[in-house]
Amino acid sequence: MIAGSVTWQSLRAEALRRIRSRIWPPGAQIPHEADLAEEFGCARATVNRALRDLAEAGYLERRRKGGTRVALTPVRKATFEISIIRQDIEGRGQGYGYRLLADRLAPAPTEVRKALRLMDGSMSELRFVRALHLADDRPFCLESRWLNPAVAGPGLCFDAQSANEWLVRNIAFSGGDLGFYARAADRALAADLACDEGAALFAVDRTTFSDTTPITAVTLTYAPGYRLVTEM
Amino acid sequence: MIAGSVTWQSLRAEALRRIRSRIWPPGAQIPHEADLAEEFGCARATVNRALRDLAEAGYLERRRKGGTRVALTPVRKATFEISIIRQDIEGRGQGYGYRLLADRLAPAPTEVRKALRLMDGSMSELRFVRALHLADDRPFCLESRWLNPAVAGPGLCFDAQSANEWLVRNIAFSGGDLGFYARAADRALAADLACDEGAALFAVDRTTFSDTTPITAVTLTYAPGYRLVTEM
DNA sequence: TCGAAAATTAAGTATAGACATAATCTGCGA
DNA sequence: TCGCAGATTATGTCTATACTTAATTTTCGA
Repeated sequence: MIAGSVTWQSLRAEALRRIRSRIWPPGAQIPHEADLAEEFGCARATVNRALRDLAEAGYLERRRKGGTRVALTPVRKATFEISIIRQDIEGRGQGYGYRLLADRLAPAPTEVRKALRLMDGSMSELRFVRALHLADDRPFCLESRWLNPAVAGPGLCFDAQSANEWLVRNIAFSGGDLGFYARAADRALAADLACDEGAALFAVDRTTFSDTTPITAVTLTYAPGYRLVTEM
Repeated sequence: MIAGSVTWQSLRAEALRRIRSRIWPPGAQIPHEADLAEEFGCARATVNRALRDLAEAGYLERRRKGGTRVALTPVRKATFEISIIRQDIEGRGQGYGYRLLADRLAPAPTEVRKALRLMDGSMSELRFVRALHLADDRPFCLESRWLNPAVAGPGLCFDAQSANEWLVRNIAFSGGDLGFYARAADRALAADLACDEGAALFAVDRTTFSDTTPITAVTLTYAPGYRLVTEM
């Protein structure tokens, strides 16, 4: 039961309590919105708001006509933010530095073309940009990027502003893929990131699209010791 | 303008179009809910639903009385699911195997106690579990875990079912911290994961709580080649 | 001029009622 | 028995209205 006035948050909390305490066990059907509204003495819309929120969070599964049931395996979702690297560094209280290492048109490797869904042979060459982000003058992250030249034409210069920052600020992207992995530093990476050859490095591959237009495929390789952290 | 009946999704789409096309530029204040409701010929609640959704997605910032403004740096959020490792492996179409390597009470290292907020000296010993998850009989992931013995007492046996699976299925956790990083395989890791010493390994640290009760702190270290993938 | 109190404002939430939509279930006919 | 049409049902959504809450702005007194 809920004391006092019923808000959708209090109703959500009570529903979560019933799920956790197994009053509503995994897989079980829970009462209809109308019944719950009556039980708690509130409008159905309020119940709907609470249950919808729990469904979004993965605790419940809802289907029209089928009713609402407790998720069998509560899939916990972790979210983290894709920010501008400069802000990431400055947020740690460190000084930001940036160095452009390469910027040229070149034929992209097959796996990059595949990730960007450019297998039809269009756009034979992509713009390749390599840049280093520094924190307190020490290498922090190496950005290795393939760009759709139709989106970031040759008039655009990445000498002062990184492609990362320009893209986040100016291109509306609608979706993409993300991959996290560990890689060993080869000779070139070790030189750029000022670490030992063979060092274990954290890396992120990211492909972005705006609608169906391929925008960019980037690999961010971080200097040793980097941790990507988030809360659940 | 929106053709036909106005749903909160169509309104959301139109608002997003205005943000992307810079009709509503970054940082700018957008019209009030009441004004938009009038413009689109719908109820304010419908506008609220659409704008609230865009705010949750990071496109807008809303404050009571302050109104709604377009986010200066659209923070993109990626979400991924925390699943049972067995399901992860089976989802790849591989056969799942499991081997318990260690299970004992032991004093936990300081950093583990700190992560679990056990710095007051209570619970001098925690339950330590080490287990290997195999995919098609090859090492896939090493689970190295500290457990609150009050939650997973000695009566509970992890010979057949991994602590990972038992916890996901039986413990309601409310929150925790997550960290991703790369680490080099030391001699012990190399032996367990059947890889070369010094290999770059992807690892995840996870701390979980139920309310304020510490549940577990785990490190999952994956065999070489593992990629954590998700979509945006 | 300064600062606190009061007024104002825009989002947040609750409600009753209505209709839409997708599943599911029922019953009929072949 | 099978399959499809139609009835049923639970969630999804929209509306109009009212009230709440947080924050800003204005006002007014010291």
